[in-house]
Amino acid sequence: MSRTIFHIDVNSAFLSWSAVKMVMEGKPDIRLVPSVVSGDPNDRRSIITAASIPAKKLGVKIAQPVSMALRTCPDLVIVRGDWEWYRQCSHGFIDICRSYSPVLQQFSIDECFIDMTGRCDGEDPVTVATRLKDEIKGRLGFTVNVGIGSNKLLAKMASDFEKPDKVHTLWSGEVPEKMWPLEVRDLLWVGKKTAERLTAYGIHTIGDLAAMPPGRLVRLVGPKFAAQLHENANGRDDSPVETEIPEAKSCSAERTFSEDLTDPKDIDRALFNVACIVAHRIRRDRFRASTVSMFIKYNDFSVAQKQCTLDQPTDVTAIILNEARRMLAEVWDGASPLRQVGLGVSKLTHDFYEQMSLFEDPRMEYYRDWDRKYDAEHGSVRYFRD
DNA sequence: TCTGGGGTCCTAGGACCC
DNA sequence: TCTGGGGTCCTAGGACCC
Repeated sequence: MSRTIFHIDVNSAFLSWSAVKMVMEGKPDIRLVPSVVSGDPNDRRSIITAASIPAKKLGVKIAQPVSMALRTCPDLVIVRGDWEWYRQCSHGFIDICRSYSPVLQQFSIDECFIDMTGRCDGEDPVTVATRLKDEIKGRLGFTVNVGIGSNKLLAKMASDFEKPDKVHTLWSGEVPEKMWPLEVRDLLWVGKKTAERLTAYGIHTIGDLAAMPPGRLVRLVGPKFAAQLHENANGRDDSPVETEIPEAKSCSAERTFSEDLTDPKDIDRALFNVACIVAHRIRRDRFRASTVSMFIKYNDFSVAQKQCTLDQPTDVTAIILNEARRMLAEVWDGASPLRQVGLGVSKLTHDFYEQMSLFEDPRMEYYRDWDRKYDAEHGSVRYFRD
């Protein structure tokens, strides 16, 4: 049974969305000039989050340090991200997509798949996709690319063809002509490391990969990934458009310092801050966690991490923080400069069955009270997957 | 130039149990 | 005394995505 899947991808999402707001305020359209969205441009560790097409043409790259981008492009217009506005733009765009098909899977804040099988009413899917793209542009003021394919993989690959404001198809029959000539790095799930490994083995294009017997790939990338790469390079993907939003499996927060830190007091303060954030988020989402992990990044970018399993799931900041402190003491020598500290929780459950222990820490009531006050002060910050 | 923040999944090795 | 497998859980590390 052949399917018709659309993948809708907002062009330079954060930059476009900031541009829409600025245009509404009577400011110039930053999409037309070299511009970027980034963190604090005065922080030397800020990186580029989104770039306009003119900026990209000058060599500005996503995830590049701002200082580096300024060197290649001194007139770069830099704007700060506005997350609340981005959330509104995302909702607006998802709602329009959903009106074309309720079988919608949000892939990220600025991307979704819709299953259009049997929903084009005899029209050419390209006509329908063009109408969808133009409706988003007309009503919301920003452009999208729509990729059309026989499955999610092909639709996603198609939306990445020429940008912006375009509709492309990549049907199964078009794979040899449109996908096989592309570099292997362009295939979804082939990142930098895998691409290096494959090219070292003489596999340069997606076509090369498609022709490679999967057995020969196992040694390079392991059995599971080998099978998947072989299927994907041949344009096959039977994964459905998932309408259910999956439950979170982990929650983490990390802080990169503007200067590397060595003072244990500073590190502990950072650990305290991320513990408060993580614990607050899981309480907000009614989770408890059974595993706590702590990670640090040294100034040479090497990382160390440690995790532990708790006797009982918890959402108490003090318990999470104490485990993290204990693990920090085990991995950090207390003197090496650190660039980042992070904390995560996983093995999340909604299990609120209270295991009453005769040995419950008498300080627990105090901890819970502290958390309630923290939550009241910090409100319920909503995030994108809400 | 000097590299953010937040996720998911997979693999490998060791412990432990039957 | 020495020998086997299989299954599950845990930890560490690495890859990918936006």
